[in-house]
Amino acid sequence: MVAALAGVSRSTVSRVVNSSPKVTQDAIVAVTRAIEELGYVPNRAARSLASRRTLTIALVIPENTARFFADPYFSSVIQGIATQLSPTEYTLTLLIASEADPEKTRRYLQAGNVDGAIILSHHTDDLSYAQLAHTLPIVFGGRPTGDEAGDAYVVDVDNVDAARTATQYLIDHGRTRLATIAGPQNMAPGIDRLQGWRDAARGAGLDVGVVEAGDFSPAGGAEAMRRILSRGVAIDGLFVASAQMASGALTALREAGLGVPGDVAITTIDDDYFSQNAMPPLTTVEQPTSLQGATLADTLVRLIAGEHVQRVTIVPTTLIERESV
Amino acid sequence: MVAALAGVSRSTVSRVVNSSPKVTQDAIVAVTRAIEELGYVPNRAARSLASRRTLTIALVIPENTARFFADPYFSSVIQGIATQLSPTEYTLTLLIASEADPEKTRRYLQAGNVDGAIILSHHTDDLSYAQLAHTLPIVFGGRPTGDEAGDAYVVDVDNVDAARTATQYLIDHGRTRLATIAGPQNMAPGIDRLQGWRDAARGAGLDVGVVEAGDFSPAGGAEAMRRILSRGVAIDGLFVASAQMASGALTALREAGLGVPGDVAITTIDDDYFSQNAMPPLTTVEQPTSLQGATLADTLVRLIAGEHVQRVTIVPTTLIERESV
DNA sequence: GTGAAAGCGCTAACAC
DNA sequence: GTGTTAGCGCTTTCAC
Repeated sequence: MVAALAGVSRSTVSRVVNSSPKVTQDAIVAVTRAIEELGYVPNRAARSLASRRTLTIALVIPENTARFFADPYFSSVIQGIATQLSPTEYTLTLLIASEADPEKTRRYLQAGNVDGAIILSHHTDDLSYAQLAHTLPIVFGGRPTGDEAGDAYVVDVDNVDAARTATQYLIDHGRTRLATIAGPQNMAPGIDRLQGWRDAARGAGLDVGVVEAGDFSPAGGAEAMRRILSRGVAIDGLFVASAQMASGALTALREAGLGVPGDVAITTIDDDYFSQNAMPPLTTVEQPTSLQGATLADTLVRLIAGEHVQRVTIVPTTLIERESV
Repeated sequence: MVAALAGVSRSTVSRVVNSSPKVTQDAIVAVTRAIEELGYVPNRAARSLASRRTLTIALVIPENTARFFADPYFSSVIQGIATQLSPTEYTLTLLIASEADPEKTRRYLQAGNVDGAIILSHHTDDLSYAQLAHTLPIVFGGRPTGDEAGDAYVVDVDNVDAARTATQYLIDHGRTRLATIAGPQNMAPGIDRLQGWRDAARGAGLDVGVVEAGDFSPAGGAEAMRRILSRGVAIDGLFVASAQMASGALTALREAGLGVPGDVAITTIDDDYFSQNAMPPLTTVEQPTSLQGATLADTLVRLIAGEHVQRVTIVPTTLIERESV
């Protein structure tokens, strides 16, 4: 094998491969060349078995979340993770956590199949994974709701702030009769964005009574919009907790013969196809999804390496002005 | 360990775990109970090393394709794959194939890190993986273009037929001055869908001269539409090679003051958010993306198991009539 | 700094 | 049908 060609022992080859500091330059060169020549690639399983590391990171997506898979948000976060991991020696394993048998996923993670996990969470019950964090390095994408979440590693956007910014933008542009289409109130982003809307509206002394929740989907947004309209309360400003819902809301407004931004100004969150290609294009608060993915991966890799990393990383959001206000 | 508790040898435990046929019912029961009691989970790396199987399947996404990640198509296919694999013992590993260093991915696959691979392809150069197929079980999602593709395992939709169906629908509804917004002509779906449009139009004795290509994105669709309009040729029927491009085309038509379907009838491909929520909702040919993913996974698993599977599987498409014709 | 030897936890012949 | 015996291909003490 390589050792023979390089004229050293297998141990030395191993040292070179793992870039141990205690190897002569000569040995490094010889081994490197031998590796090159033989096209040698170390066997993962053997390394894993001997070193008791798997060099594998799990990306856990709760099944209910997987249904939201069409959400560009996930695709983009995943892309960020995969890209960040690509130059490292870690491999990404996709795990769709079955709701029917949550233990299966937990066992898999517990069993030492991976060195760490990224949990892309959306729902309250993702908390169940928080306990795992005592056994295994885990980083959450999006704050998990619940009590034990306090000491979890999290990469998130400041949803309260994002919503506040979007709402304030409406207020700053003279809108005074506000409404919001909130997200599901059992998901952190849903809760936080409603909070942000309330903060801004209250801060301006406005009524915060006109609230309807949707499920983050276009259809849910349309339905919520119709419920708001059927209240018979005239509104002139609307904050929608996601661009997908906003696109549905636009449909409902159009049905009702209301113009945007003429009759109702709209701001939302997410800079995706939905906000970019809506009619009119939507003023929105962008969350850097791909960066969030990269940060998740980076945080986890450092965590596994035993480095000290901060528990909560907030990636910055940006207001993008378009034509819906 | 388990063997002791069950009162058998480690071999027997192994046999039970791998559901070998040559074990007594008694032994199975005893071992199963012992496993349960001890919460034993076999170590993947060790199994892998000893059995020379990795129980891992790679999902390879070319980097240029990854940019299209926001495309609901991919999310949905991936979901289908992951869901299909979930109850099996296989694990899915996500590989973003770097364009800068394509060898890296190839080496990874060659090195025996996986038992097989699914290549989600979009581009001509994915062909480079076709050679790998001699070494490793590989299934392509979407026909890879190129010469060597002949003997590859492929799960695809019949894009020619889908386009033909969509175009014929326009013709059957009395449209005679047709145009098409084609996809990129270096991708199989782009090529095939243009072919299908030509087939149908020629079959009806219509002109096939009005063709503009886009990049499958809404923006690309809008630009292509504007180019068509600027030709000054009056059209009354348009087939767009993807719903995303169609949504862009709608924007351009609206700008030009043309009504759909009044002035121009439109059909497209993909039953996704874009076709469902366009104004008006688009008549489209649906490709069963999630099923395609599941079929990809199933095909690969069988291939790895040494079963005989057909080289090309075509998943069925369905015409969905909506309001754009 | 380097080699020798001892496993990592499992599967797979091989005898029984 | 079951136990025994060898490894799978690496990393890692431990001497040197």
